[in-house]
Amino acid sequence: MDKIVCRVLTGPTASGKTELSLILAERNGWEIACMDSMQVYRGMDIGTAKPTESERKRVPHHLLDVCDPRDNFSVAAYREMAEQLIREKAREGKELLFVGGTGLYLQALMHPLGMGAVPANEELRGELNQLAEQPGGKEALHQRLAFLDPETAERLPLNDVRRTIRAIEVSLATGIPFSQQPPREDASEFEWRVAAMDWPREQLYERINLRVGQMVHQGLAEEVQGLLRQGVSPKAQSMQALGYKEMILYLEGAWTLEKAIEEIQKGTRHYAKRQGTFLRREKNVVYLDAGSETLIADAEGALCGETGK
RNA sequence: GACUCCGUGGUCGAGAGAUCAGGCAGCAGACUGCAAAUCUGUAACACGCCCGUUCGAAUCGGGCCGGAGUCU
Repeated sequence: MDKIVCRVLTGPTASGKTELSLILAERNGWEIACMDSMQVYRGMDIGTAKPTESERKRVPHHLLDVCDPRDNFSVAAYREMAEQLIREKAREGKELLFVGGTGLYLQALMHPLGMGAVPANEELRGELNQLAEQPGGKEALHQRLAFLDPETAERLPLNDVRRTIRAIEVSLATGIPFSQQPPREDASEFEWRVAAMDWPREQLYERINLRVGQMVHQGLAEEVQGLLRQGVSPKAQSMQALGYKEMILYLEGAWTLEKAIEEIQKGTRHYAKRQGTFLRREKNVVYLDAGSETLIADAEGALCGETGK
């Protein structure tokens, strides 16, 4: 049986993915699936540059607004929902285009996580996080990992509390050191074709700066305030998103609007840089010159072209 | 006009005779169920200009330029 083909359009923030995705989907009769860790939250529209109502009318979109901003979403949940969607659409005879810049989500789709079997243990995390807060706590935490898995302990910096905790969590749950866990699988039961938007760094940074300004004009502050009024905690995972955490500081009076804008721009630039670094690990990605006249044709070539089966 | 203070790499900012604090930006990287998150590494080889003191000055002295302030 032939593998189901899954197409992906990725690239850094503000690279023009949404616009291109709509054109591609319309021309080829595809439906769009969001591959963005923040567009999944309801009510976070302006700050995540979520496709608008009218854009969603042009092409059916999936996996948007699937989580309440008061709850925490996760890669694991994403992968499950995405796989279910892929199968469902395949049955209907529809083809999907995944669009988004969250590299980890792409990785989770293409290489089902080797240790997907170990779910988050919130109590343990809370406990260990508390430990890390105390004076000398990081050292203690690190030692705890060194006891369970010296190899990983040596690899992780003392300050990388998050990964240290995860390594402890997995080692404890499976009884096997984190470093001995099965490696990520390369195989996926689907066939993936990935294209990535590519801009010269300077141009991308300009686009980012511009877009952040636009978001603020469109009412980002009001959007954030509305979410807080609905009872979304400023500490919520959703509120750690770029544009949101900074606006919260502005609304609290800690920052001027100007300062908030600058910080969002800076953070977004950093983020774009990290996206590039992360994507580079993925082989078989076709990079598209985003400023090219022939962008649409290039993208179709990358996504539709014959690929060996 | 007199007096005081200040002038450090893209930027903010320590240093007060001989070895370039640090922050930010920039650049590079990591990443296995929080990822728009989290973490790590790093260049420049700079001290307003001129003259001097000194084995040796960004650091001391003099002059000049520029900025801030006090005074008649």
